[in-house]
Amino acid sequence: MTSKTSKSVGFEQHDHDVCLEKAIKAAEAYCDRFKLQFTPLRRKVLEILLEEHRALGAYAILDLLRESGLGSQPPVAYRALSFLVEHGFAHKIERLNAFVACALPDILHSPAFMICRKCETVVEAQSSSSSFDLSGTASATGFKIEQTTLEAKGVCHSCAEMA
Amino acid sequence: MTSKTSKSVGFEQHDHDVCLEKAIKAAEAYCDRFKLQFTPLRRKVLEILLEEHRALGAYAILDLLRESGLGSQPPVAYRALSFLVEHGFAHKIERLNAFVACALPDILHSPAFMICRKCETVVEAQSSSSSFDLSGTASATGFKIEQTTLEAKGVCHSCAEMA
DNA sequence: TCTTGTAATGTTATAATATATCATTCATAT
DNA sequence: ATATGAATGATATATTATAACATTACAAGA
Repeated sequence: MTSKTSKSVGFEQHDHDVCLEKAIKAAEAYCDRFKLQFTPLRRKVLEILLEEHRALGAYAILDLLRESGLGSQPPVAYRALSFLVEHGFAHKIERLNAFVACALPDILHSPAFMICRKCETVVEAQSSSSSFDLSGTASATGFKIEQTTLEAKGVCHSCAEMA
Repeated sequence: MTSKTSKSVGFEQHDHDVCLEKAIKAAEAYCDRFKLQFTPLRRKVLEILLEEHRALGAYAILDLLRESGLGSQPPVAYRALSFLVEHGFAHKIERLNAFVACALPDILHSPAFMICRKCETVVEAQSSSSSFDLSGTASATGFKIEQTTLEAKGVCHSCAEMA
């Protein structure tokens, strides 16, 4: 590894600068393509989320926004977050009432998460929507799934080892 | 059908009195077996949840509790709910910050839900925990899943037909 | 029976999360 | 340049949830 900064994500180290920059570039390109406004505020919120690889509450994000002089009232954070979530740059973790940057920005996916209750790390996993066929109940009853939430709480490998 | 009252659950009619009574009896028996206190308050909250086959917020439940003269402050409702959730008599729907009675009280299960965004009906489906193997990510990384949240938002058959 | 420990409930206050509303600014396209 | 809609600023408030401490109920042992 030749990174300046490296953080553990899940259990692996990675070049965080590269990871952050790549995600920002991807978002930029996507917004360009679909004529969305990737404003300084929205960019900053995404950067904040990318900086940590864990879920941040809206008010924690708001505090960080304040520090950088970009907005200070709840709606500012919530609007930016809902933009990011709507376009797949971030996800909401319902169990935590918190938000994470998308870890799979290139791939069309329904997100799925593993949340370590010890270190609070949130790891995004790929999930096919078919993995959520609910034992056939959905198709059997004619329910039309539009969006799924899959969140697993547990203990990650490194936390398990410590104990 | 020979029921006095019948409500639609998902898309099917069912004998609601029987269903309610059966669930209460099951909870009673379970509490008996494990020396848990199925107090009037807890019973009432479970009855409230069983009465509706949809998710109720804690404050909606609290209003109904108040009407029946059993407690009137938030902690009262939240405590009863956390007891019911802890022992599997009810579940929390994270996406809605709301609670539903368990529809599969006899079966050990990780709950999964289909939530109609039009009629707000919540249908519980059986889900094997293996359906949440997250494309192998969990096992690959050594993450130990303890609890899963599976919630699908969409449109139920009857609401889809109306449109 | 007493008393003592524990669980449940009552009560007050407040924390944490989220949105409605209206004013203002900014970007863009004609 | 100017009209239009999108984004942000700002104030207020709604909604969801818990902390902390007091009181009551109840079962088990002295």
